[in-house]
Amino acid sequence: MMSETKRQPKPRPARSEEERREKMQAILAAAFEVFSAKGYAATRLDDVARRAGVGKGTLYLYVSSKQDLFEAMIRNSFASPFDLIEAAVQTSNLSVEETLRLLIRWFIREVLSTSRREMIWLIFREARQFPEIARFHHREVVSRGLRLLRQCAERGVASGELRTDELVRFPQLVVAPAVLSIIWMSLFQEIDPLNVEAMLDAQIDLLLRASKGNAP
Amino acid sequence: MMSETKRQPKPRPARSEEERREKMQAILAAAFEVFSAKGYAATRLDDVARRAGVGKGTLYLYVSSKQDLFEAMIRNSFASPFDLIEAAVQTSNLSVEETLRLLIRWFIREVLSTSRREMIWLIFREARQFPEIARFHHREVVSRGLRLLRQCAERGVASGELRTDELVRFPQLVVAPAVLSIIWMSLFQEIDPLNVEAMLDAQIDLLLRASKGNAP
Amino acid sequence: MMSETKRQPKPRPARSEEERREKMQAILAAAFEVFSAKGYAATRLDDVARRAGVGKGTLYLYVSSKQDLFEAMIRNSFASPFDLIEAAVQTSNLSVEETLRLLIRWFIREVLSTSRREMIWLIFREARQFPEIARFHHREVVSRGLRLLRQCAERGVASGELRTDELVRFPQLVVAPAVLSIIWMSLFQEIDPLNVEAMLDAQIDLLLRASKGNAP
Amino acid sequence: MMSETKRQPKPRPARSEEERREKMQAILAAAFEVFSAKGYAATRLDDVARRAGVGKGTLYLYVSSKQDLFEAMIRNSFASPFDLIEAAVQTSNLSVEETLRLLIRWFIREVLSTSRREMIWLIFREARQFPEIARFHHREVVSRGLRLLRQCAERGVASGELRTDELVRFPQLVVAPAVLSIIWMSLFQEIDPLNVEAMLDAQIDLLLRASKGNAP
DNA sequence: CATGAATGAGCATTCATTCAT
DNA sequence: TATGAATGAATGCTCATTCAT
Repeated sequence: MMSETKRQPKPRPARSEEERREKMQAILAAAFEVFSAKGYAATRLDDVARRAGVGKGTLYLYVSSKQDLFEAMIRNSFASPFDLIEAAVQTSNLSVEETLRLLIRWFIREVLSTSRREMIWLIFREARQFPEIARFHHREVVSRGLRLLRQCAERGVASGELRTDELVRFPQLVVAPAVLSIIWMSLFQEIDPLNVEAMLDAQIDLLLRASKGNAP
Repeated sequence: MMSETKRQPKPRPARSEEERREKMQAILAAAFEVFSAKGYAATRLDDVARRAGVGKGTLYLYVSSKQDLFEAMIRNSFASPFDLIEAAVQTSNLSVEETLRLLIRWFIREVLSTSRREMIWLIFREARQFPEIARFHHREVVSRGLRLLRQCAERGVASGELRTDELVRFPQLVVAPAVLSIIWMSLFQEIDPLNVEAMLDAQIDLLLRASKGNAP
Repeated sequence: MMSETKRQPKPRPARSEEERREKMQAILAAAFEVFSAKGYAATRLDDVARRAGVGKGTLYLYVSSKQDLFEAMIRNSFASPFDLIEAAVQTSNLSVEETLRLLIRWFIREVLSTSRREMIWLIFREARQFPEIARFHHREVVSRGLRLLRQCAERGVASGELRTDELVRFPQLVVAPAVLSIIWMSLFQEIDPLNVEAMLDAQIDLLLRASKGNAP
Repeated sequence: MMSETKRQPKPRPARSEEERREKMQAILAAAFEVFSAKGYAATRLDDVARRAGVGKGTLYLYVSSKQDLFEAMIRNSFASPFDLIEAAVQTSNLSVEETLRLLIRWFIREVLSTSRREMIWLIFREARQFPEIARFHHREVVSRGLRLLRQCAERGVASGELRTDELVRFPQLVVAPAVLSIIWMSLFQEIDPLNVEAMLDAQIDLLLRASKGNAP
């Protein structure tokens, strides 16, 4: 009658704060991989647990539900690398051109070539079902990045480096090819390879030539 | 005793080819709405059937599985509107500037303002799980659109209207803001409205000024 | 990647209202048996489904959750047999003694010897976790039964058949041995058999002798 | 450099037999509270451990399983208070009436007003799943109590105080209202308060009047 | 042809039990 | 000795798919 049967667990307790943090990171990393590959709804927590090297029940010692795992995983990423580049750009005396070329290198190195690209793509895909995450991402990433670009463009206009205000009004134009490159790499790169770096360089050439009024 | 039971008009079978096509369209339209709102994995065929006004089993008379329904729905869309603009652009004698401004109007009218925007966004989100669809979309939409733009740019270079070749090498730069606007409208428009039309106009101004070598 | 695999169901649809009712009854009967044997928490819906001869998912076409199944099962029972005896007692001109002896026969025949005994015992056991059910049972069974007995006792006092008012004040005293017999049969009958009928008869003898003031 | 770290007083091991007994009592008391509130199946050992102020693993140093905990908890109770009243009744020269009135006071004071009422109710609820416990309870409580009452009744008959033998044949009739009062207090007291003491007094009045043959 | 009741594999979540610390 | 992190079997519930009507 009793429905509680015998089990034979093989536990590996993580007592210290350090171990706990490490295990949490392992879980979040595994979650990222699976969510990223399958999307939220098609992800099975079984897979996440196995990939993190923990038991299924262990997940629930660190997060309270699948949704919580997803959100924790999202929140766990980003921010820090952004902080660095933000400070670097805002405190330096670089020209607009120097700044944009710097940002492109940073973007390619720190976003496109890393799992952050996957993360952004994951956020884009799931943001509709998780308005909370859409807001979070907009606040922490989108609007922060655009503000940075706008400030940069404003400095360029003030200094006379830029003679038109399109980039002040629509800093989105600067990031549009970067966004496209994220999508391209996630979906089409294998079918139809694109030299993203060359494309981004060409875009900067175009934008600056147009804004600065140089002859081509 | 008179039996007055009227034969209940059972949902009359749609025997004719015409009716069959209509029902298939209703199913695909319903599928689009639900898949679009929830994503593939979270969509329940129950919802699709109800929205299409048919029984759940009926779906299987038209498609063989959920995946098949999804693919049929994708294939069913697109193509036609593209045909028109493609022909218009290729056979006309419009300048590059005129062509781009025409395409922007067309994009805003025929894509951004319609369910096609949702469709593209849906394809983007699910393409990873459906490589077939990624390939189909790339072949029928992406590469077709880029070829169109490249041809246009090549004509511009040949005619001397464009003095640089960035747009020939990377026609993606032309569509990048359009792609960004699709994403923006799907995710951020409510949080942070963006005047897409003005942005796209500003981009054309920039691209042309840079490419044509005009002073700003 | 797609997690929806192939299944091989063997359905037996129940289209008519009649069949539907029958299946609902089968489910409620199976639920009664299992809940009664194991208690609410230890009952597995799997068992209920198997015993009802339906698939696990089928349960959810008839009830919305385990708790709902439990409550539906409770509500489905009782009432009707009570109606009969209630009417019989209230409209007749029986003496108190005749009424009590009638009720004992009825109780033994319709409650103690049937699954209703199990049902009452189940309700007693689970009422604590389901205050709703405790209230329902009190309203529909307990207070109804006590009211009936009190009316009977009042008539007896009015007619002079009863010379004391204990049974008017505490009709519970009449049912107490019946309640005890339900418990006894559920828990101890196998260990220590009790002749319930003789006990109930002896109780009536005692009560009436005491109330009527007859010499023993 | 002076290291001022005081050795954290780890929850000191309870080595002595005394401490061990105390901890066992704490665990059993906690178990009683939770089992009593939720029933066996719905009780989580987590709750028991927390309420007992020990770790979850510690439980298994005192009992071998959930079922064992339950049985130990049951066995731990009862017996002692019964001993007293048993001796008091058997060795005294009280009349039947005096004995019954004494027992009622004792029952109200020592059972109905204490956690023993909950314990009995818990045993009733779970006895079906634990035949062992049903047997134990019957042997230690039920049959002991009934034997006491029967002896008392036999003495009454022998002495001429009682002129009928119903209470000898069915001592259950004496305890039936007490049993009912346990159930009533557990399930209906809040919905429909019952003056248990008055009811039990009324019952004794009835029983004695009927058995002794007094006029009402 | 059309339906929707029935099915059961699949999945998120819980919890008794173990064991490294 | 005591702890509580870890485990994974178990369970409530969902939903793609089938098929009797």
